[in-house]
Amino acid sequence: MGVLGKVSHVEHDNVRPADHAPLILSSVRAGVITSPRESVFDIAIPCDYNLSSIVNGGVTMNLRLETRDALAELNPQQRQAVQIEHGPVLVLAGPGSGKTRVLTHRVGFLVHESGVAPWSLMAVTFTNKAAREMKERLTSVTSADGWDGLLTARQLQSLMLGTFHSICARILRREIEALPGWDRNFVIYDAGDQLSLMRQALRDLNLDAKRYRPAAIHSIISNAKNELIGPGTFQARTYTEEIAARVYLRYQSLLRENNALDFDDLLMKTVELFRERDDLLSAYQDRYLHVLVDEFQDTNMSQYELVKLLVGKHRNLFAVADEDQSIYSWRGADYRNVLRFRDDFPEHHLVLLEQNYRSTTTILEAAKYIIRKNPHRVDKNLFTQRGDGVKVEVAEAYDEQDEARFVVSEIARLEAGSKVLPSHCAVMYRTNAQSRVLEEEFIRRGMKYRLVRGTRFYERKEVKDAIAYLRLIYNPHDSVSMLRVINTPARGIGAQTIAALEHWAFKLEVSISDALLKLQAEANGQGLPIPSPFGARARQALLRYADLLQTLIAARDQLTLPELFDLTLARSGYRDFVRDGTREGDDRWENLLELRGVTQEYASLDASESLSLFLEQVALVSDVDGLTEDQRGPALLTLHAAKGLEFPVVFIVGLDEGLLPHMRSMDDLDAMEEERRLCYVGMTRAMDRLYLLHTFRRTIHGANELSVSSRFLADLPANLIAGQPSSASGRDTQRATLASRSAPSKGARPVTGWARGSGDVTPPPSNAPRFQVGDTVVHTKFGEGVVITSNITDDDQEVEVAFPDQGIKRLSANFAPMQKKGEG
DNA sequence: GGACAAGTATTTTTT
DNA sequence: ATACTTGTCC
Repeated sequence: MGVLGKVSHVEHDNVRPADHAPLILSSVRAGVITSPRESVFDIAIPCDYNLSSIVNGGVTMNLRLETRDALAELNPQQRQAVQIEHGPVLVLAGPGSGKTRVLTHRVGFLVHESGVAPWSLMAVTFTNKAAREMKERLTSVTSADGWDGLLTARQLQSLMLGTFHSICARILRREIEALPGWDRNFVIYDAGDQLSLMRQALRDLNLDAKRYRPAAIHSIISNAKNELIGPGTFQARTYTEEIAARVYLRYQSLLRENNALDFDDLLMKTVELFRERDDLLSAYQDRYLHVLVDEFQDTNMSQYELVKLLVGKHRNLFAVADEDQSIYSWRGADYRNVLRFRDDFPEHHLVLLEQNYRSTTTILEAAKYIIRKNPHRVDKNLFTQRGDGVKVEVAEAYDEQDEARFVVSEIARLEAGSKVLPSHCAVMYRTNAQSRVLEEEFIRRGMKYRLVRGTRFYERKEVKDAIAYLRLIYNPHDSVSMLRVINTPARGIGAQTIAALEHWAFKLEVSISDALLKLQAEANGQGLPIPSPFGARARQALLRYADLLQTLIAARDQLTLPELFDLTLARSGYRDFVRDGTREGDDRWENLLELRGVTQEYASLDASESLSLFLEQVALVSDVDGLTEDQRGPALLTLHAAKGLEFPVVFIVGLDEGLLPHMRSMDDLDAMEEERRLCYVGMTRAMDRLYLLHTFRRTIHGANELSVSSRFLADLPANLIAGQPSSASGRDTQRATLASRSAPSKGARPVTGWARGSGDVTPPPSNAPRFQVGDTVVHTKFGEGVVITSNITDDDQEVEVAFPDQGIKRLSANFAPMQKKGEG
C-alpha cells in the first residue's frame, strides 16, 4: 500500500492534451493528467500493483507505470500518523523528527490514497515561511531520480494552505458582510497601524499616552481578542484594565469606522461569523473535510476555537504539536490547547514522533537534560541514530566582547581546520540588543554575517508610506493611512490644521476623506451646515491634497498596479521627497523599486482586484521572497527566530542569569519554564556542534555587572561537556578560561588577551597581578583555595577562587583578606 | 515645521 | 549606553 505512481509514457489514440479530467482507472480510484505535452503524459496515480492499462471513458490506453512508494520514505511512527484515514489525530513531535515531512506526506496520502479532493483539505501554519516550505515540499522534485513531489501544481493550487491569518482573511473577504456593519473591502492593520490607531483612541479619550503606554494597552486588548472577549464583555480586574476596557471600545469603533481589521480581528471575526451563522459554518465544514494544523502548541484560544468549529462535523483534525517548543505564551499561545484537544476529541489517535534526524546523541542528550526539569509535560523518549559526535562546548568569556571574539575566532578556526562553512554556523541570543557586540566583532574581523530579523522590509518607513497611499486609494476611510501621508512629503498641512480637520470631520460625522470632499464642495460655492474652520493657507493646502487623492482614486480602476504605483509616487511628490540626492535617499528609492517589483506580480490581474490582493499580501507577509539576506555568512538571530531552523554549528551566547533565563521571568514559574523551553529550542537547532557561552561580567543598561552563569548550564552533566564546568554547578575543578585556551603558552594570562594573531594583543598591565591562575591562596574567612580565573582591571585585580568547602567566590585582590600561600 | 533637549524605558514579536 | 518619544524653542 502507499504507492505513488507516475506514468511517463502513454500509448494512446483518443486522448488529447486537453483531457485534463481525472482518468477513471480500473480498480483504482483516480489519477490526473498533470502535464500533457505531445504524446507524453505525466500521470500521478495511486496504485499498489503494476498496471498495464487504464480506462478513460471507455478508451483503453497502454502505458508504462513507474512506481514509488512514498510511504516507504517514512519511519513506522511517521507512517502511522500519515495513514490514519479518519478522525482526530494528535502527533506529538520532537525537534527534528520530520513533522513537515509527515504533514506533506499526509496531504499526499489523503489525496492519492483516500481519494480526498485537494480542495477539501485545509492546512494551517503559523508563519508564511512554514506555509511556503510546505508548498515547496509538496511539489518540488524530491530526489535525483526525477520524481515529482507529492502533488501536482494544479492540486497544490486548489489546496487551502496558509497561515491562520491569511486563511481567515480569505474567508472574511467572501463572507464578512454577513456580519452587520462590515464591508468586504476592509483593510488589514499591521502592528504599526494598530499602534497608531491605539494612540488615536487614547487621544480621543483624553488619556495620556505617557501614562498609559499604547503598547501596553494594546497588548491587553489583543489578549482579550485572542480569548474571544469582545469590547462589550471585557471585565476589568485592575486599574490598567479598567482603562483598557474604555480604550477597547473606542479602538474597536475606530477600526469599524476605518473599515479596518487588525490581526486579532481576522481570527475573532471569523469565529464570530461561524458562531452566528450556522449555515455558513456548515458549508465550510463540508467544504474542508480535513484540517491539518502545524505547531498546534502555539495556537491561542481563538485559533483553537476556529479549528474546533471547522472540524465540528467531520472531526478530521490532524494536529502536530511539541509542547516543549512552546515559546510564544506571551503572545497568547497556550500549549494547554494540546490538552484541550485531548479532552475535546477523546477518540483521537495519538502518535509520537521520537526519532530525531538532526542532532548528534550528545547534543540531543544535553537538550533533554535541560527540558526534563520542566514539570507537567509528557516525557518523550527522543533518540537519534546520528552517533555521539563531539562534546558540547561550555565556555566562560570575560565579557560580551570577549564572548563575541570567541565566537568569531571559533567560526574562523572551524572553517580553516574542519572545513565548516561559516554559513553553516548560527549565533543565537536571548535579546536583540545582544547582536550589536557580535556584529561589531564580525565587522572588525572583516567577516560577513547575516542578521536574521533586520528591519523587515514592509516596516521600512518609505515602504509603509507608499503602501499607505495605496491603501488610502483603495479605502479612503482608512484614517491611519490618511494621517500617515496627509503631510508626507510636507505640503503645508501641519498638526494644527490636521487637528482642526479631524475636529471638523467629527462634528460633521464623516470620515476625514469625506470632510475633504465637503471642503471641495464648499470651495465650489456650496453651503455647509458647519463651515470649514481653516485659514486661507491651510485651506489651499488641503484643497490641493484633496485634488491629489481624487486624481489617484479616479485612476485606481484604470491602471495596472505598477502604473498606479508610479502615478501615486509621482503625483504625491513622494518620489522626489525620497530621492533627495543622499546615499540614504538612494537606498530608500531602491526599496521602493523593490516594492514596485512586488506590484508587478499583480500587473496582469484585473485592476480592481489587483490592489486588494496586493494590499492583503503586504499586510500579512512580513518579508519578501528573494529579498532575504545573502547566504554567505553565519546567521545571527534570537532564540525565538531560530525555531524551525537547523544549523550544523550553533553558538548560544549570554547564558547568564538575567539574560537566559531573562530577568523578567525570574519571579514567575510559568515564564521560567518557558525560558527553559527557549534554551531547549536553541540547543536542538544544532546538528553537529553546540557551544554554550556565558560571561564573567557584562554591561547591562550601561552598568557593568558581574554575571552569574545560567542555572541551565548547571543542569548539564559533565560527561556531555567539553571545556570548563559552569560555576553555577558548584564544581571547583580547575577552570580553563577562554583566554588561556586560546593562548595555552601563557596559561595564566588575563582573559582580556583574547585577540589572536594580529597586533592588537593587550599589553601587560603595569600593576603586576598579585595572583596567577593556579595559585593556592589563603583567605582569612574561606581558608585555602585555588585561583581559577584572573582579570586585571584599571586599578585592581579580580579573581575567582575555588574554595573546597565554600565553592567559587569572586574576590577583589585589593580588598579581599587573602594572600598567596606561603607569603606574608 | 524642524532642530534640539529632556525624559524614559530597555524580551521575545509567527500575523 | 542608547534608542526612542515628547516637549520646547526658534
